[in-house]
Amino acid sequence: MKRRSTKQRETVYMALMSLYHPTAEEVYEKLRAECPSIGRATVFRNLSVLAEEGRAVKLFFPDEVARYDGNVDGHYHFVCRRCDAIIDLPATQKLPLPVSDAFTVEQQEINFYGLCRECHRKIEQ
Amino acid sequence: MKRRSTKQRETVYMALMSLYHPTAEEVYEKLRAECPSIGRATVFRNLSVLAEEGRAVKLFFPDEVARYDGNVDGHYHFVCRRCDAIIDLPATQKLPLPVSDAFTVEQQEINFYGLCRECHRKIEQ
DNA sequence: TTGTGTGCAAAGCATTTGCACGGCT
DNA sequence: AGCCGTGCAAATGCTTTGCACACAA
Repeated sequence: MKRRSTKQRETVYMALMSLYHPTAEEVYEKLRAECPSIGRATVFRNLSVLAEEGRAVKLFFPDEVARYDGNVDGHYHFVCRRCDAIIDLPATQKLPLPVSDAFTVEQQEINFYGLCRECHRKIEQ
Repeated sequence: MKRRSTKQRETVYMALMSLYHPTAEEVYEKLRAECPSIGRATVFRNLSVLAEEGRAVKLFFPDEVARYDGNVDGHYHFVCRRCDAIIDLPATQKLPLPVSDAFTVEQQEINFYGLCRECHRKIEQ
């Protein structure tokens, strides 16, 4: 099955790049402004295609909603356990990929969890 | 709100410890054998409590179902992108926790993605 | 006794799917 | 012309919630 290039897919990509770890719903909301006829399912489908093509990364964090990252360069994420805020961190170090008979590693993901400043302050009180 | 210790909670914990990264549903299925009257919601609620208490870790991977890990010692995970198999890896290295004004880090999580041997073989063909 | 925990069923929500139509190629 | 992509709405499936009753403290 060869893949066609469509206006919708590129529009989804543009919206993704202009947002910070958006959910599919957030991408959809943004697009409705410029392309009111777009369907929610199209956004889900295209984000999925972009991830498959390596143009986006699908993120899974505790807020139970899939998020997408248009920045595919390896970098870390910090996630606040209270408000679910996500902050990009530069990758200061790359771990050696584990080698094993049981699997072949292609990517690594490093996340840090804790409290963002705002939530830290709120909990202190 | 003080928390009570209940038979169900400890039973959920025992089941969690005897399974490998189970979903809430898998814990529930296992429990029905020894405690038929337990409710699905009780399992979800107690897994959530266990995670909150630090007796379990909630995992989020691409198969879109929350999984729980009774092994709370820091270790890495390998996840197969094709069949979603999860394999524990010993933590060979701990990264220095990033320090910033914007947040306080409490935990780190390191995941590797790729293909397990089985899926690697299937894709070759 | 008091209020948290439980069981059940219904509700909630993010995501996927079926289908007919539209539009690349 | 052939067929992939889209839009819409319905379906799916995991998880949460409301409520009355059970039970730990």
